[in-house]
Amino acid sequence: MDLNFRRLVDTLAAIPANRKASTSEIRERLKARGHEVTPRTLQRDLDALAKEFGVECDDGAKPYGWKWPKDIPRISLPEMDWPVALSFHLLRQYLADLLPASVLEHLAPHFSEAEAKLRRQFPDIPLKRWLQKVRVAPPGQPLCSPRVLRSVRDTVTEALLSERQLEIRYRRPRDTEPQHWRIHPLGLVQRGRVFYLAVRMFDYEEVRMIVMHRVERATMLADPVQAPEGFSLDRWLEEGALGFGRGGAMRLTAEFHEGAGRHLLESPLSADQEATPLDTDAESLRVSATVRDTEQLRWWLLGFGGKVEVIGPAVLRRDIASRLRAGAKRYSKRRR
DNA sequence: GTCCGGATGATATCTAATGC
DNA sequence: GCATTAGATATCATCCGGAC
Repeated sequence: MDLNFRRLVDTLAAIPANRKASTSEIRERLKARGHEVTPRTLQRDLDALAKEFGVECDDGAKPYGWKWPKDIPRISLPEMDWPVALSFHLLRQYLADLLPASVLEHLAPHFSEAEAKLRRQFPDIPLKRWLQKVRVAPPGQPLCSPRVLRSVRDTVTEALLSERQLEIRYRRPRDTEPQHWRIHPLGLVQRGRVFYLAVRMFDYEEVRMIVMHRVERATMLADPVQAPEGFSLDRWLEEGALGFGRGGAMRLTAEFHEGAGRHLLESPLSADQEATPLDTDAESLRVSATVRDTEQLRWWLLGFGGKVEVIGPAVLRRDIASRLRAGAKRYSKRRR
């Protein structure tokens, strides 16, 4: 390969995408790649490349700063292929909210390149039609996403990434005045449309959960996060954190009627689930499984209305029965 | 072999930042 | 405010490869 051509390609690669680099810095980078050029030659190369590829030069101050424009599609050699373009598209569509702002900024040229690739007219690429064939549907009633301030999301994700404490202004639904807390962010969890943050408040040991959209302002502090000894986000969730934390394991026994429990034969409640058809009715099923005693479990059971009867434990049976009676009582009142 | 055009390096000069 | 320094730019000579 022509050495000059090789040098020009390496010069393009040496220009950063997300910050400015001086001529001497680019020259050092080229030296590391085996190209010894004089400053003058590099200046000429950069001028030529800027005209051809739109590389930006900040000549407002010296040394001049060279960088790729923010919105220019990234040039990949070899060109980004279809599976990679599709993966970047899906990553942006479904996981962008879980990534720190700095990572998203870094990935922006890849996203642009992927979108440009997918926009191009190649009707015979079956993989391109994949986008019309896959969707992620919410399991329950679709709800609108609560608004999380962009500045809050960026600060929180950056603090999680760099493991630094945060000072936040937090407004609970019943509060008239916002709370001011210093928190140790430990993990970010998306459940449905809502983002939850696992945190230690001030210097308390207990890990609590706060809701991102109730954070009105977040400031990153210099102090490092101090996680509780041996904290694991996975274990914390397994212990029932997102089920709003009542916690302990129990043996649930319930009868599902009118086919309501049929899906449990394919998606069991637990590995030790037992399901037996009832003699009285072919559409009814008695299910027994070890589950966590959480508010989430109660919501799920109540969602079946009268199609489920909790047999045990007795305390859960009483609780569900009481809630259903209260609901029925409301319905029995005549509305004007 | 000669000519031509493009690339390169050396050098001078200009400009802006910095230190005293 | 002046001297110094670093970096950008202009100019010119040289080199090299391709065309004839």
